Amino acid sequence: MGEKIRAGKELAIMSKKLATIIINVPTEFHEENFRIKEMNREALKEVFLELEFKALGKRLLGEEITPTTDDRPQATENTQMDLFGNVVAPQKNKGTNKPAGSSQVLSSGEDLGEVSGEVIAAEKNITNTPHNYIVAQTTEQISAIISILQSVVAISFDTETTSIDANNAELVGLSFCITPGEGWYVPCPPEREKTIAILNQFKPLFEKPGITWIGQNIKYDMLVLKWYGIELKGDIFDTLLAHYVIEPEGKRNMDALSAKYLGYQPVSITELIGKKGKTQGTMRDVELEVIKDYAVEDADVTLQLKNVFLPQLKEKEVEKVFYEVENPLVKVLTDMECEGIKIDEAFLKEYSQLLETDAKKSEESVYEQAGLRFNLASPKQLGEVLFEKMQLDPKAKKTKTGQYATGEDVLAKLAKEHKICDDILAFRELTKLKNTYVDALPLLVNAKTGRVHTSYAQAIAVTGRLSSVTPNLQNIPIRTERGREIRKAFIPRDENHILVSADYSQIELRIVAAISGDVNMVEAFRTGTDIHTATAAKVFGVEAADVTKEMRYKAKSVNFGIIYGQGAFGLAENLRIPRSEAKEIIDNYKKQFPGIQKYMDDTINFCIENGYVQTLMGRKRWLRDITSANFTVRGYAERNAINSPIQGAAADMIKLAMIKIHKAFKQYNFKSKMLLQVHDELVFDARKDEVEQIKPVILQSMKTAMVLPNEVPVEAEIGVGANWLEAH
DNA sequence: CCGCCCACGC
DNA sequence: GACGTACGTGGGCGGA
Repeated sequence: MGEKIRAGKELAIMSKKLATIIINVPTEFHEENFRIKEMNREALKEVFLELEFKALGKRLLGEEITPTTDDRPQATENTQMDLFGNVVAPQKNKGTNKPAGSSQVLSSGEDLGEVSGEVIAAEKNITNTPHNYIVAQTTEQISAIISILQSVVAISFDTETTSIDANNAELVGLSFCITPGEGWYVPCPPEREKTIAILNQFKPLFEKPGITWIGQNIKYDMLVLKWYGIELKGDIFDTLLAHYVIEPEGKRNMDALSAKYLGYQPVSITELIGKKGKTQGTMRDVELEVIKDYAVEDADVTLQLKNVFLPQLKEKEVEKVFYEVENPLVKVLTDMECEGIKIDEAFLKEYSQLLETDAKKSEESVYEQAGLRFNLASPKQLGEVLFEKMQLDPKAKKTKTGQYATGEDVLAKLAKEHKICDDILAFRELTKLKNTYVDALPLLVNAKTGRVHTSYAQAIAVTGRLSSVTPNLQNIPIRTERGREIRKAFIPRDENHILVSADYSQIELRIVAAISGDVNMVEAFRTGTDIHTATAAKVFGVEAADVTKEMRYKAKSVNFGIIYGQGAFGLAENLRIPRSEAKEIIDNYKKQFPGIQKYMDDTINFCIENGYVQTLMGRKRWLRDITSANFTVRGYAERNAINSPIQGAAADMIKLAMIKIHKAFKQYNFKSKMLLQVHDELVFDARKDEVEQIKPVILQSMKTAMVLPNEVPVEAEIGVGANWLEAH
């Protein structure tokens, strides 16, 4: 990950979570760097040839990675650790690498230690650890390492680039590692044609089937290569994703993983290019011998991490979700991110002005009613105006920092008596739309493609969902009239294409029905009745035909509350009804759907016994707080225990569908492209002449991706349109 | 620079 | 009486 340099622009827009991935620890350089630097080319070649010989010798001795027909790397890979016995000492894990079932995995405290930085001071680093990192620069040198790499079935691989944004990154170098402690660095010059010439030399290797490419967040490297016309055709093993399924809540940046699992502190990227921020330099300017150590070390660490994670995948019983879901999804996401989606910039520009005008009107109206001007965008100032100067509510609540709470729910309650609140809410909505979407999206249009390329984070959300950044295309407005308009700006690539959107219908509730087996809920889905109406009929004791809008609305709210583990208080707040009425509704619900209550009890008990909950695909979430004596802490864990298998199973299902669709599109040679995933929805840029062919493929793939227990049917709907709003 | 408040999605 | 709905990303403010 270290190669993903922060350029000033990206810095501002990257999420805080991703920012933590770039944390680095200072280190020193070993004198060996300088020894190699002094060497002339001939001497270098000698070293290189010697290494080649050793590697080949190793291969001839049969100690290398064993070829396999299974796409899962074999355990024998782990046996190659000490080819250079004196070179590569066995790794110590400082007791952090414990097997499944140890109480350690249940502890979240260890990770807090890492965040605060006082970690696990890894005692090993490049200065005290023997290594053999070699630069391969000439055509002959590159040929030689390629012939070595051609002979193995697993290669740890990393790219160095000029940007953290793969879609704008220039390749600076490639590193390869097949044995812990040694590897090669291939520098790539700034001239694109020269780099392409180098890549062309590697092309047969990259396209060779049967190789497993090991990488840490290899989607990034695959994307970079894709922009140079190179596609990895073999299998992949992403250590980031391995760790994600082994420990979904853990920190995953390479330095943290290396310290924790290898007891080794990698070379700091800040030593190379400075602290993140405006003054940060680029990898392009780092001296060859320096970048070489950093780069090969990354590939080296990645290889060693793979050797640690491989047995853990088995021990923790997360192989299925890793090999069948996360790992194969990488190529799908790479293609989607590379594709991007076109936006109508002229439309947004015009809409921005309209929003600005309307926001101004609301703002002026607020100042007039308040009798003074202030910064309406400041919740602090607003709270003081509303609750001190204007005295709108003597019982005004404060936030934990002592400010007045001025959130949507607070203002909505006051809006009946105080018109000013409506104006404030309007101002908030309009400025939100303008600042977060309408004005921000055009800034992220890629200069080369004229499209916006979101980046999907595959190892962030603890439940197994994807997240989307720069831009986040998973939270484009739809709820309000003026918000919805923004979806009109997402358009097909040209007049020969049209947008297609397919989404699962009530997928999380279907999963609740399926895994709880509640007969009434299962029955509702089997007969295909509207689930909220069916729920209302049961809860309010009427015939389905007699369910009113009001009843359905309330039932819908209850259904959502069930998924999130909501109580009477929350439901009452949500529906703005007395708590007694909310309690009555929930009691009735539990009576009518006894299987749901049982599911919740069983799930919590399972979690108490095993320390984790899991999805149908075996995706796990460890919740040590489930036995906490603290009511609040335990309650939080219990809600997560109930929600995670539901949200996680839905995430598993759509990921499987994406893999299936991606494969089918390739098989049928469709030119249409999958572009976006929004948790239960997939968006496609469809060639008009393919629309009728792809529709059944998409729907069928989504419906059959994961069979639900208890014969609960899975339904999906599909729409077509000139923009995202029309297609949805 | 970072925590907080707020608001958008599923 | 406290506590109170899962998972995310991101803009602007304001204090350090």
